[in-house]
Amino acid sequence: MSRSNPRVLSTLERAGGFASAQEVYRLMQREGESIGLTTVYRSLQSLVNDKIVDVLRREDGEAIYRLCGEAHHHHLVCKGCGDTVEIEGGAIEKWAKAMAEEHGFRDVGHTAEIFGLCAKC
Amino acid sequence: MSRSNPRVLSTLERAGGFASAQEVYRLMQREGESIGLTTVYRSLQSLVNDKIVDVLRREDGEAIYRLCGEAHHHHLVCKGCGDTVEIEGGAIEKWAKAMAEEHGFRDVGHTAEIFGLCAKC
DNA sequence: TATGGAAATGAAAATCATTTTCATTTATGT
DNA sequence: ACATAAATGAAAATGATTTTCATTTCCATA
Repeated sequence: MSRSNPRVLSTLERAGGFASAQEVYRLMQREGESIGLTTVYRSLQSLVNDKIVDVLRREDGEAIYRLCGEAHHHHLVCKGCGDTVEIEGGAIEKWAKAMAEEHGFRDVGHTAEIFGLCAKC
Repeated sequence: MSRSNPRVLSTLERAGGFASAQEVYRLMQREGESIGLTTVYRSLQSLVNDKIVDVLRREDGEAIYRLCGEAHHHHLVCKGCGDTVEIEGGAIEKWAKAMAEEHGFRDVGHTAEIFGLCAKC
């Protein structure tokens, strides 16, 4: 088992607390940090295990890592132009919590994304 | 541009209206149908374009295709054992619709999944 | 009924994210 | 200094998906 390379976490933070493994890697390269892609993946996974970040999926299937504790929000994504609006989801939080309780689940997280065509498209 | 091979749609229906491209392919093979993986992918994409099916992502990033019009439901997934409970999400439907309207989006769909540890794990 | 072009097909190669392997380097305790 | 464990990263393996391209099937029309 390996522990997370601290530079990975710091880069993820600098990236706005939201990025894919490849993006973190590219970012570190651009900034002149010497690190291997493998280490980036391993560190991110380790951060996930430690519940310091969690994982979502882009529409194209790429995994994106998000700092836990970041203001939790959801996305409204345009299928046409890809524009993304951050929206707030109090209703979802309540729903998730209620459903989890009802079925005896604990330690729950959730994802919720809305997609459609924006006004311009 | 290519049109959907009707056997693909019929197989997706038979699969319970919910399967990945690879699964549809394997299923057709098992049933003795002669078809190429490429055609399965193309047909599913074409069905997506025609809004006859839509796409979600498994936790591992694999795309799964769902017949539109299937009773729309959400999932509560255990991170430990993978057990999945189908749950209903009236609250989400309303939320999605409200958010879409507020931002001028039309033709919207959504995904929402809850994940945690089930009582057994 | 031929026939020419468009659409459909599928095998094989290409792509891309992610994981695994494995040899090397770095840390740490004794 | 030594031994052992942990961390690292290059390269290969994996697996889903897409692209390429040559071939086959359809279909409308001469």
